[in-house]
Amino acid sequence: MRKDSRLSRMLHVLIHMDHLDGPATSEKMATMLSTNPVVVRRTMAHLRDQGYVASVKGHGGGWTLAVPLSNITLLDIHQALGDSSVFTIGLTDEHTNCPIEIAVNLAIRDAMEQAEALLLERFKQVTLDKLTAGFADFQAEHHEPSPVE
Amino acid sequence: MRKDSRLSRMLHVLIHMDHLDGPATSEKMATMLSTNPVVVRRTMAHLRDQGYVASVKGHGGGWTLAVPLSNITLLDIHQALGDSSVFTIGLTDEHTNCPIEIAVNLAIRDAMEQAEALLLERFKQVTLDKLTAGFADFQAEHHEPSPVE
DNA sequence: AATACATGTAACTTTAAAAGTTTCATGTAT
DNA sequence: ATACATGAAACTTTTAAAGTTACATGTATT
Repeated sequence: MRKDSRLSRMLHVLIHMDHLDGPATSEKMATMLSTNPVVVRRTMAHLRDQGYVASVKGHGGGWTLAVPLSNITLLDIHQALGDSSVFTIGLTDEHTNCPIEIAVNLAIRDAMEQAEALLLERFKQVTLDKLTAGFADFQAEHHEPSPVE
Repeated sequence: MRKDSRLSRMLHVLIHMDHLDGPATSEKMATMLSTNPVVVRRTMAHLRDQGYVASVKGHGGGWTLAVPLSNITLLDIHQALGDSSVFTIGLTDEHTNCPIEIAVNLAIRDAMEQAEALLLERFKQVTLDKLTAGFADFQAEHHEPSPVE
C-alpha cells in the first residue's frame, strides 16, 4: 500500500521556507524533496487554500509562509491536506444487516477512533517552530539577512 | 489507497464458525464475505499458522476453530495477519542527513507510535466472545445441536 | 513589446499492496 | 473411482498518492 508522505514533506519544506528570505520556487522545493514541481504545487495548493502559505506567479515569484511557524501545528497541516482516514485498516460493508459483522466493525471502529483522537491530539500539541528547537544552528541562521540574486 | 479489510473479515467469520457444528468450507465463508474462496484460504492460512484455526482437506473438510473465542483477542488476529503498518501516513526518506527532515519524521513517528500503542492496547482488551455478548440470541444458539448434511 | 520566469491545471501514467481470478496439484471421505 | 476440499502458483484488478507531460496564465525585467 502506497504511503501518504505529504505531511512529512510539507512540514519539511515549511521549516526550510522559514529560513529563506525570498520566495521558494516549486522547482527548488521539488529538488529538496526529490520529486516533481507539479507534485509540490499540487500539495502546496492545499496549504495556500487554508492560508498557511501564499504563492506569487511570474518572475521572482514562488511560495512564502503566510503565518509564523509558531502559529502552525502538525494538526493544522494534516487537516489542510484533507483529513482522510489515517488507517490502512478498513471495515467491511457498513450496510450489512449481520449483527456479528456490525458488532465486529463497532469494536474495530471504536479502537481506531480512540487511536486517531490520540494521534490528532499529539499533532495538535506540536507547533512547527518547536520541531527544530533543539538545533541551535537553525535558530541562529533564522531570518539572517543574505544577498539575493 | 485500498483499505485492508482482513481483520474485519476474519473476526466476522471466526465468530460465525463458533456457531457451527461442522467445519466451514472456504466456499461458504467466501459467500458470507462476498468474496472468493482463494482469498479466504489465503487469509485464513495466517490464522492457521498461528494456531487459531485448523484446516482439513478433502471430503467433509474445511476450517474449524482451534482455540475458544474467549482466548482470542482482536490483537491476536491483527498480529497473526502480519502486523504491517496501520497508518496511511508515511515518512520521507529515512536515510536523509537533513536535520529538519529528521526532526519532522521524529515528531510524526512519535505521535504515530503512541497512537498505534493505544490501538493495540484496545485490540488486546477485547476477546472475540465479548463482541456478541450483548446479543442474547447468539448466546442461546451457541453450540446448539443441528443436523448436518 | 518581447522575454524569461513561475504558478495553475488538465490529462494522463506509474506504483504498491490488498483483493480478485484462474488453474491445477494434493489430499481425503464415501 | 469419484466427488469434495485445501494448497499454492501465477496472474489481473483496484485505489489513491505520486509522478509526468504539456500548455495556459500571470508578472518582473530589459
